[in-house]
Amino acid sequence: MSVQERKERERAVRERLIVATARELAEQQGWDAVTTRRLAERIEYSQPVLYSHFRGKREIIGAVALQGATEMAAAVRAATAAVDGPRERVAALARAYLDFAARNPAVYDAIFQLDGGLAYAQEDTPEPLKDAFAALLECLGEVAGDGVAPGLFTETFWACLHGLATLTRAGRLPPEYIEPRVELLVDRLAVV
Amino acid sequence: MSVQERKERERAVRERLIVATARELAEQQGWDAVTTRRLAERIEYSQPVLYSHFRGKREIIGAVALQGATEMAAAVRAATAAVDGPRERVAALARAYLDFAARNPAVYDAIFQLDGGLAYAQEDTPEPLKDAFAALLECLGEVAGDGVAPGLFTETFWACLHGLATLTRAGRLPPEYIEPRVELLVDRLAVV
DNA sequence: CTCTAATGTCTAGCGGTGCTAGGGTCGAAT
DNA sequence: ATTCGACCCTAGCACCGCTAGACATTAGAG
Repeated sequence: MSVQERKERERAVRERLIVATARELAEQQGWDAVTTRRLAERIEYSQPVLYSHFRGKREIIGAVALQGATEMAAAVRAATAAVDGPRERVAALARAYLDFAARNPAVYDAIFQLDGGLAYAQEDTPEPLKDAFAALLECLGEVAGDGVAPGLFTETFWACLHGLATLTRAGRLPPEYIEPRVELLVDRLAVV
Repeated sequence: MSVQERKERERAVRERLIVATARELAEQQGWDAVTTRRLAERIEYSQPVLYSHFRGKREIIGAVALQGATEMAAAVRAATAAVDGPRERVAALARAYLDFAARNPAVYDAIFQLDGGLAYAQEDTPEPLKDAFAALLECLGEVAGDGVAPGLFTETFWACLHGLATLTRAGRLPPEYIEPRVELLVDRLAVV
Protein backbone atom coordinates (compact mmCIF):
# COMPACT_ATOMS: atom_id res chain seq x y z
CA MET A 1 0.00 0.00 0.00
CA SER A 2 2.76 2.38 0.96
CA VAL A 3 4.34 2.11 -2.44
CA GLN A 4 1.18 3.26 -4.12
CA GLU A 5 0.85 6.13 -1.70
CA ARG A 6 4.39 7.23 -2.38
CA LYS A 7 3.68 7.22 -6.10
CA GLU A 8 0.58 9.28 -5.66
CA ARG A 9 2.51 11.72 -3.55
CA GLU A 10 5.18 12.02 -6.18
CA ARG A 11 2.58 12.51 -8.85
CA ALA A 12 1.01 15.32 -6.85
CA VAL A 13 4.38 16.97 -6.43
CA ARG A 14 4.99 16.79 -10.13
CA GLU A 15 1.58 18.21 -10.87
CA ARG A 16 2.28 21.18 -8.64
CA LEU A 17 5.61 21.56 -10.40
CA ILE A 18 3.86 21.72 -13.74
CA VAL A 19 1.45 24.40 -12.57
CA ALA A 20 4.18 26.43 -10.88
CA THR A 21 6.42 26.20 -13.93
CA ALA A 22 3.64 27.18 -16.30
CA ARG A 23 2.85 30.17 -14.13
CA GLU A 24 6.48 31.19 -13.86
CA LEU A 25 7.02 30.89 -17.59
CA ALA A 26 3.85 32.84 -18.30
CA GLU A 27 4.86 35.65 -15.96
CA GLN A 28 8.35 35.77 -17.43
CA GLN A 29 7.57 35.61 -21.12
CA GLY A 30 3.80 35.70 -21.50
CA TRP A 31 1.33 32.89 -22.12
CA ASP A 32 2.31 32.66 -25.77
CA ALA A 33 5.67 31.36 -24.65
CA VAL A 34 4.05 28.62 -22.59
CA THR A 35 4.15 25.81 -25.12
CA THR A 36 3.88 22.18 -24.16
CA ARG A 37 7.38 21.58 -25.46
CA ARG A 38 8.99 24.34 -23.45
CA LEU A 39 6.98 23.43 -20.38
CA ALA A 40 7.99 19.79 -20.70
CA GLU A 41 11.60 20.76 -21.06
CA ARG A 42 11.53 22.96 -17.97
CA ILE A 43 10.06 20.25 -15.77
CA GLU A 44 12.54 17.81 -17.31
CA TYR A 45 9.94 15.39 -18.60
CA SER A 46 8.63 14.71 -22.05
CA GLN A 47 5.46 16.28 -23.42
CA PRO A 48 3.14 13.30 -22.95
CA VAL A 49 3.70 13.48 -19.19
CA LEU A 50 1.80 16.76 -19.19
CA TYR A 51 -1.15 14.97 -20.72
CA SER A 52 -1.15 12.37 -17.97
CA HIS A 53 -1.92 15.18 -15.52
CA PHE A 54 -4.05 17.50 -17.62
CA ARG A 55 -6.29 17.07 -20.61
CA GLY A 56 -4.38 19.74 -22.43
CA LYS A 57 -2.90 23.18 -22.27
CA ARG A 58 -6.27 24.69 -21.45
CA GLU A 59 -6.53 22.73 -18.23
CA ILE A 60 -3.10 23.86 -17.19
CA ILE A 61 -4.20 27.44 -17.62
CA GLY A 62 -7.26 26.59 -15.56
CA ALA A 63 -5.11 25.21 -12.77
CA VAL A 64 -3.08 28.41 -12.68
CA ALA A 65 -6.31 30.38 -12.65
CA LEU A 66 -7.65 28.51 -9.62
CA GLN A 67 -4.42 28.97 -7.73
CA GLY A 68 -4.42 32.65 -8.63
CA ALA A 69 -8.04 33.12 -7.58
CA THR A 70 -7.26 31.73 -4.16
CA GLU A 71 -4.36 34.12 -3.76
CA MET A 72 -6.38 37.03 -5.00
CA ALA A 73 -9.14 36.36 -2.50
CA ALA A 74 -6.56 36.24 0.26
CA ALA A 75 -4.92 39.45 -0.94
CA VAL A 76 -8.24 41.28 -0.99
CA ARG A 77 -9.21 40.07 2.47
CA ALA A 78 -5.80 40.92 3.88
CA ALA A 79 -5.94 44.41 2.45
CA THR A 80 -9.41 45.17 3.75
CA ALA A 81 -9.36 43.44 7.12
CA ALA A 82 -7.45 46.04 9.08
CA VAL A 83 -9.07 49.11 7.56
CA ASP A 84 -11.67 51.11 9.44
CA GLY A 85 -14.63 52.69 7.73
CA PRO A 86 -16.45 51.31 4.70
CA ARG A 87 -15.26 54.00 2.32
CA GLU A 88 -11.60 53.44 3.08
CA ARG A 89 -12.14 49.70 3.05
CA VAL A 90 -13.51 49.85 -0.47
CA ALA A 91 -10.62 52.03 -1.58
CA ALA A 92 -8.19 49.54 -0.09
CA LEU A 93 -9.96 46.72 -1.91
CA ALA A 94 -9.74 48.54 -5.21
CA ARG A 95 -6.03 49.22 -4.76
CA ALA A 96 -5.35 45.63 -3.70
CA TYR A 97 -7.24 44.31 -6.72
CA LEU A 98 -5.44 46.50 -9.22
CA ASP A 99 -2.15 45.82 -7.51
CA PHE A 100 -2.67 42.10 -7.79
CA ALA A 101 -3.49 42.41 -11.47
CA ALA A 102 -0.43 44.57 -12.11
CA ARG A 103 1.93 42.30 -10.19
CA ASN A 104 0.60 39.03 -11.60
CA PRO A 105 -0.49 39.85 -15.12
CA ALA A 106 -0.24 36.32 -16.44
CA VAL A 107 -2.21 34.92 -13.55
CA TYR A 108 -4.79 37.65 -13.96
CA ASP A 109 -5.10 36.72 -17.61
CA ALA A 110 -5.51 33.08 -16.71
CA ILE A 111 -8.38 33.93 -14.40
CA PHE A 112 -10.22 36.51 -16.42
CA GLN A 113 -9.06 36.62 -20.03
CA LEU A 114 -7.97 33.20 -21.18
CA ASP A 115 -9.96 30.07 -21.64
CA GLY A 116 -9.05 27.73 -18.83
CA GLY A 117 -12.10 25.59 -19.35
CA LEU A 118 -13.68 26.79 -16.11
CA ALA A 119 -17.32 27.48 -15.44
CA TYR A 120 -18.14 30.96 -14.23
CA ALA A 121 -21.21 32.36 -12.55
CA GLN A 122 -22.84 28.94 -12.33
CA GLU A 123 -23.45 26.43 -9.59
CA ASP A 124 -20.65 24.17 -10.76
CA THR A 125 -18.18 27.03 -10.62
CA PRO A 126 -15.02 25.89 -8.79
CA GLU A 127 -14.82 26.93 -5.15
CA PRO A 128 -11.81 29.27 -5.47
CA LEU A 129 -13.63 31.37 -8.03
CA LYS A 130 -16.76 31.57 -5.92
CA ASP A 131 -14.65 32.49 -2.93
CA ALA A 132 -12.84 35.25 -4.79
CA PHE A 133 -16.20 36.77 -5.65
CA ALA A 134 -17.29 36.28 -2.05
CA ALA A 135 -14.25 38.21 -0.86
CA LEU A 136 -15.32 41.13 -3.00
CA LEU A 137 -18.91 40.80 -1.90
CA GLU A 138 -18.04 40.89 1.79
CA CYS A 139 -16.59 44.33 1.44
CA LEU A 140 -18.60 45.81 -1.41
CA GLY A 141 -21.97 44.59 -0.19
CA GLU A 142 -21.72 47.11 2.62
CA VAL A 143 -21.76 50.08 0.28
CA ALA A 144 -24.31 49.04 -2.32
CA GLY A 145 -26.77 51.63 -1.08
CA ASP A 146 -30.52 51.36 -0.68
CA GLY A 147 -32.47 49.51 -3.31
CA VAL A 148 -29.42 48.03 -4.97
CA ALA A 149 -28.76 44.32 -4.58
CA PRO A 150 -25.32 43.66 -3.07
CA GLY A 151 -24.58 41.03 -5.69
CA LEU A 152 -25.44 43.33 -8.54
CA PHE A 153 -23.42 46.13 -7.02
CA THR A 154 -20.43 43.88 -6.50
CA GLU A 155 -20.57 42.63 -10.07
CA THR A 156 -20.70 46.14 -11.41
CA PHE A 157 -17.93 47.49 -9.22
CA TRP A 158 -15.84 44.47 -10.03
CA ALA A 159 -16.41 45.03 -13.75
CA CYS A 160 -15.12 48.58 -13.35
CA LEU A 161 -11.97 47.36 -11.65
CA HIS A 162 -11.54 44.72 -14.31
CA GLY A 163 -11.85 47.33 -17.03
CA LEU A 164 -9.24 49.53 -15.41
CA ALA A 165 -6.91 46.58 -14.87
CA THR A 166 -7.08 45.23 -18.40
CA LEU A 167 -7.05 48.54 -20.26
CA THR A 168 -4.11 49.75 -18.24
CA ARG A 169 -2.09 46.63 -18.78
CA ALA A 170 -2.90 46.42 -22.47
CA GLY A 171 -1.58 49.94 -22.93
CA ARG A 172 -5.02 51.30 -23.74
CA LEU A 173 -4.94 53.64 -20.76
CA PRO A 174 -2.00 55.77 -19.65
CA PRO A 175 -0.63 54.09 -16.53
CA GLU A 176 -0.35 57.23 -14.44
CA TYR A 177 -3.54 58.56 -12.85
CA ILE A 178 -4.46 55.16 -11.50
CA GLU A 179 -5.01 56.58 -8.08
CA PRO A 180 -7.39 59.40 -9.10
CA ARG A 181 -9.39 56.91 -11.16
CA VAL A 182 -9.75 54.71 -8.12
CA GLU A 183 -10.75 57.70 -6.02
CA LEU A 184 -13.36 58.64 -8.57
CA LEU A 185 -14.81 55.15 -8.66
CA VAL A 186 -14.94 54.78 -4.92
CA ASP A 187 -16.30 58.25 -4.24
CA ARG A 188 -19.10 57.99 -6.74
CA LEU A 189 -20.07 54.32 -6.64
CA ALA A 190 -19.82 53.51 -2.94
CA VAL A 191 -22.63 54.70 -0.72
CA VAL A 192 -21.22 55.25 2.74
CA MET B 1 -0.27 56.08 -66.40
CA SER B 2 -3.79 54.75 -66.42
CA VAL B 3 -2.63 51.18 -66.24
CA GLN B 4 -0.73 51.82 -63.05
CA GLU B 5 -3.72 53.60 -61.57
CA ARG B 6 -5.96 50.68 -62.40
CA LYS B 7 -3.56 48.30 -60.71
CA GLU B 8 -3.45 50.44 -57.60
CA ARG B 9 -7.22 50.55 -57.57
CA GLU B 10 -7.42 46.79 -57.86
CA ARG B 11 -4.91 46.39 -55.09
CA ALA B 12 -6.95 48.65 -52.85
CA VAL B 13 -10.06 46.63 -53.62
CA ARG B 14 -8.28 43.43 -52.76
CA GLU B 15 -6.98 44.91 -49.52
CA ARG B 16 -10.49 45.83 -48.49
CA LEU B 17 -11.58 42.33 -49.42
CA ILE B 18 -8.95 40.87 -47.13
CA VAL B 19 -10.02 43.02 -44.19
CA ALA B 20 -13.70 42.37 -44.77
CA THR B 21 -13.14 38.64 -45.11
CA ALA B 22 -11.01 38.47 -41.99
CA ARG B 23 -13.69 40.31 -40.07
CA GLU B 24 -16.44 38.12 -41.41
CA LEU B 25 -14.55 34.96 -40.61
CA ALA B 26 -13.73 36.20 -37.13
CA GLU B 27 -17.35 37.04 -36.40
CA GLN B 28 -18.51 33.72 -37.75
CA GLN B 29 -16.03 31.39 -36.11
CA GLY B 30 -13.82 33.46 -33.82
CA TRP B 31 -10.35 34.86 -34.34
CA ASP B 32 -8.76 31.46 -33.77
CA ALA B 33 -10.34 30.34 -37.00
CA VAL B 34 -8.80 33.22 -38.91
CA THR B 35 -5.68 31.55 -40.20
CA THR B 36 -3.67 32.81 -43.11
CA ARG B 37 -4.51 29.69 -45.06
CA ARG B 38 -8.25 29.93 -44.58
CA LEU B 39 -8.19 33.65 -45.23
CA ALA B 40 -6.20 33.15 -48.42
CA GLU B 41 -8.59 30.49 -49.58
CA ARG B 42 -11.62 32.68 -48.99
CA ILE B 43 -10.24 35.55 -50.99
CA GLU B 44 -9.16 33.06 -53.64
CA TYR B 45 -5.51 34.00 -53.57
CA SER B 46 -2.49 32.27 -52.12
CA GLN B 47 -1.08 33.09 -48.69
CA PRO B 48 1.85 35.23 -49.83
CA VAL B 49 -0.60 37.72 -51.32
CA LEU B 50 -1.71 38.56 -47.79
CA TYR B 51 1.86 39.48 -46.95
CA SER B 52 2.10 41.83 -49.88
CA HIS B 53 -0.64 43.89 -48.22
CA PHE B 54 0.12 43.38 -44.53
CA ARG B 55 3.24 42.58 -42.54
CA GLY B 56 1.43 39.68 -40.96
CA LYS B 57 -1.69 38.51 -39.25
CA ARG B 58 -1.30 41.08 -36.52
CA GLU B 59 -1.59 43.92 -39.01
CA ILE B 60 -4.75 42.42 -40.43
CA ILE B 61 -6.24 42.41 -36.96
CA GLY B 62 -5.13 46.02 -36.65
CA ALA B 63 -6.90 46.93 -39.88
CA VAL B 64 -10.13 45.36 -38.64
CA ALA B 65 -9.69 47.25 -35.38
CA LEU B 66 -9.37 50.59 -37.12
CA GLN B 67 -12.43 49.92 -39.24
CA GLY B 68 -14.33 48.88 -36.14
CA ALA B 69 -13.25 51.91 -34.17
CA THR B 70 -14.62 54.15 -36.87
CA GLU B 71 -17.95 52.36 -36.81
CA MET B 72 -18.07 52.40 -33.05
CA ALA B 73 -17.49 56.14 -32.93
CA ALA B 74 -20.30 56.59 -35.44
CA ALA B 75 -22.60 54.31 -33.48
CA VAL B 76 -21.98 56.20 -30.26
CA ARG B 77 -22.53 59.57 -31.89
CA ALA B 78 -25.68 58.38 -33.61
CA ALA B 79 -27.10 57.02 -30.38
CA THR B 80 -26.43 60.15 -28.38
CA ALA B 81 -27.16 62.86 -30.91
CA ALA B 82 -30.92 62.85 -30.69
CA VAL B 83 -31.20 62.41 -26.94
CA ASP B 84 -32.15 65.32 -24.67
CA GLY B 85 -30.64 65.74 -21.26
CA PRO B 86 -27.14 64.77 -20.22
CA ARG B 87 -28.24 61.91 -17.99
CA GLU B 88 -30.23 60.18 -20.70
CA ARG B 89 -27.52 60.90 -23.22
CA VAL B 90 -24.97 59.09 -21.07
CA ALA B 91 -27.33 56.16 -20.61
CA ALA B 92 -27.84 55.99 -24.36
CA LEU B 93 -24.08 56.04 -24.86
CA ALA B 94 -23.59 53.20 -22.44
CA ARG B 95 -26.24 51.08 -24.11
CA ALA B 96 -24.87 51.83 -27.57
CA TYR B 97 -21.37 50.88 -26.46
CA LEU B 98 -22.40 47.59 -24.90
CA ASP B 99 -24.67 46.87 -27.82
CA PHE B 100 -21.83 47.38 -30.26
CA ALA B 101 -19.61 45.07 -28.24
CA ALA B 102 -22.30 42.40 -28.09
CA ARG B 103 -23.15 42.62 -31.78
CA ASN B 104 -19.56 42.72 -33.01
CA PRO B 105 -17.61 40.63 -30.54
CA ALA B 106 -14.74 39.85 -32.88
CA VAL B 107 -14.34 43.45 -33.89
CA TYR B 108 -14.50 44.50 -30.26
CA ASP B 109 -11.75 42.01 -29.49
CA ALA B 110 -9.66 43.34 -32.34
CA ILE B 111 -9.93 46.85 -30.94
CA PHE B 112 -9.52 46.21 -27.25
CA GLN B 113 -8.27 42.70 -26.53
CA LEU B 114 -6.02 41.48 -29.28
CA ASP B 115 -2.68 42.73 -30.36
CA GLY B 116 -3.15 44.54 -33.64
CA GLY B 117 0.17 46.30 -33.37
CA LEU B 118 -1.50 49.65 -32.81
CA ALA B 119 -0.35 52.44 -30.53
CA TYR B 120 -2.83 53.52 -27.90
CA ALA B 121 -2.98 56.62 -25.75
CA GLN B 122 -0.01 58.19 -27.51
CA GLU B 123 0.49 60.95 -30.03
CA ASP B 124 1.05 58.47 -32.86
CA THR B 125 -2.21 56.71 -32.12
CA PRO B 126 -4.16 56.21 -35.37
CA GLU B 127 -6.91 58.73 -35.99
CA PRO B 128 -9.88 56.32 -35.78
CA LEU B 129 -8.88 55.33 -32.26
CA LYS B 130 -8.46 58.90 -31.16
CA ASP B 131 -11.80 59.73 -32.69
CA ALA B 132 -13.55 56.87 -30.93
CA PHE B 133 -12.27 58.20 -27.64
CA ALA B 134 -13.30 61.69 -28.69
CA ALA B 135 -16.84 60.45 -29.34
CA LEU B 136 -17.00 59.20 -25.78
CA LEU B 137 -15.45 62.38 -24.45
CA GLU B 138 -17.98 64.62 -26.21
CA CYS B 139 -20.79 63.07 -24.27
CA LEU B 140 -19.11 62.04 -21.03
CA GLY B 141 -17.17 65.25 -20.56
CA GLU B 142 -20.46 66.99 -19.79
CA VAL B 143 -21.11 64.93 -16.69
CA ALA B 144 -17.64 64.69 -15.16
CA GLY B 145 -18.63 66.94 -12.29
CA ASP B 146 -16.68 69.69 -10.57
CA GLY B 147 -13.02 69.13 -9.96
CA VAL B 148 -12.80 66.07 -12.17
CA ALA B 149 -10.98 66.34 -15.47
CA PRO B 150 -13.21 65.33 -18.40
CA GLY B 151 -10.49 63.13 -19.85
CA LEU B 152 -9.98 61.28 -16.61
CA PHE B 153 -13.69 60.85 -16.14
CA THR B 154 -14.13 59.56 -19.67
CA GLU B 155 -11.32 57.05 -19.27
CA THR B 156 -12.78 55.75 -16.05
CA PHE B 157 -16.33 55.50 -17.33
CA TRP B 158 -15.07 53.83 -20.47
CA ALA B 159 -13.11 51.32 -18.40
CA CYS B 160 -16.30 50.44 -16.55
CA LEU B 161 -18.14 49.83 -19.80
CA HIS B 162 -15.22 47.81 -21.09
CA GLY B 163 -15.25 45.68 -17.97
CA LEU B 164 -18.97 45.01 -18.31
CA ALA B 165 -18.62 44.22 -22.00
CA THR B 166 -15.75 41.79 -21.66
CA LEU B 167 -16.88 40.01 -18.51
CA THR B 168 -20.35 39.54 -19.90
CA ARG B 169 -19.14 38.16 -23.17
CA ALA B 170 -16.56 35.89 -21.57
CA GLY B 171 -19.26 34.32 -19.44
CA ARG B 172 -17.85 35.78 -16.24
CA LEU B 173 -21.03 37.75 -15.59
CA PRO B 174 -24.59 36.49 -15.97
CA PRO B 175 -25.95 38.14 -19.12
CA GLU B 176 -29.23 39.23 -17.64
CA TYR B 177 -29.23 42.36 -15.46
CA ILE B 178 -27.27 44.32 -18.04
CA GLU B 179 -29.75 47.14 -17.87
CA PRO B 180 -29.72 47.59 -14.06
CA ARG B 181 -25.93 47.59 -14.13
CA VAL B 182 -25.97 50.34 -16.72
CA GLU B 183 -28.49 52.27 -14.64
CA LEU B 184 -26.31 51.93 -11.59
CA LEU B 185 -23.23 53.14 -13.42
CA VAL B 186 -24.96 56.09 -14.98
CA ASP B 187 -26.84 57.14 -11.86
CA ARG B 188 -23.80 57.09 -9.64
CA LEU B 189 -20.97 58.14 -11.92
CA ALA B 190 -22.59 60.87 -13.99
CA VAL B 191 -23.06 64.25 -12.35
CA VAL B 192 -26.06 65.92 -13.94
C1' DC C 1 14.84 -15.45 -6.72
C1' DT C 2 12.56 -15.55 -11.15
C1' DC C 3 9.24 -14.57 -14.31
C1' DT C 4 5.18 -12.10 -15.88
C1' DA C 5 2.34 -8.31 -16.17
C1' DA C 6 1.36 -3.75 -15.64
C1' DT C 7 2.75 0.77 -14.99
C1' DG C 8 5.10 4.65 -16.54
C1' DT C 9 7.84 7.26 -19.88
C1' DC C 10 9.86 8.46 -24.23
C1' DT C 11 10.51 8.79 -29.28
C1' DA C 12 8.45 9.86 -33.32
C1' DG C 13 4.94 11.66 -35.90
C1' DC C 14 0.23 13.83 -37.38
C1' DG C 15 -2.10 17.78 -38.95
C1' DG C 16 -2.11 22.36 -38.09
C1' DT C 17 0.05 27.33 -37.49
C1' DG C 18 2.54 31.97 -39.27
C1' DC C 19 5.61 33.15 -42.55
C1' DT C 20 9.03 33.19 -46.73
C1' DA C 21 12.35 31.85 -50.55
C1' DG C 22 12.53 31.00 -55.32
C1' DG C 23 10.78 29.88 -59.70
C1' DG C 24 7.58 30.72 -63.30
C1' DT C 25 4.05 33.27 -65.85
C1' DC C 26 2.00 36.92 -67.91
C1' DG C 27 1.43 41.60 -69.33
C1' DA C 28 3.54 46.21 -70.47
C1' DA C 29 6.73 49.01 -72.74
C1' DT C 30 10.09 49.35 -76.24
C1' DA D 1 8.15 40.87 -81.65
C1' DT D 2 10.97 40.85 -77.90
C1' DT D 3 12.58 41.99 -73.72
C1' DC D 4 11.94 42.90 -69.10
C1' DG D 5 9.82 43.51 -64.83
C1' DA D 6 5.88 43.03 -61.85
C1' DC D 7 3.20 39.70 -59.89
C1' DC D 8 1.69 35.35 -57.87
C1' DC D 9 2.02 30.48 -56.63
C1' DT D 10 4.28 26.19 -55.11
C1' DA D 11 6.86 24.31 -51.73
C1' DG D 12 8.93 24.39 -47.52
C1' DC D 13 10.71 26.09 -42.80
C1' DA D 14 10.25 25.94 -37.78
C1' DC D 15 7.00 25.81 -34.59
C1' DC D 16 2.36 24.55 -32.35
C1' DG D 17 -1.04 21.08 -29.51
C1' DC D 18 -1.63 16.51 -29.16
C1' DT D 19 -1.17 11.19 -29.47
C1' DA D 20 0.10 6.27 -30.93
C1' DG D 21 3.11 2.83 -30.08
C1' DA D 22 7.62 1.12 -28.59
C1' DC D 23 10.40 0.68 -24.65
C1' DA D 24 12.03 0.33 -19.74
C1' DT D 25 11.25 -0.28 -15.22
C1' DT D 26 9.03 -1.84 -11.47
C1' DA D 27 5.50 -4.59 -8.58
C1' DG D 28 3.69 -8.71 -7.29
C1' DA D 29 2.89 -13.90 -7.95
C1' DG D 30 4.83 -18.31 -7.85
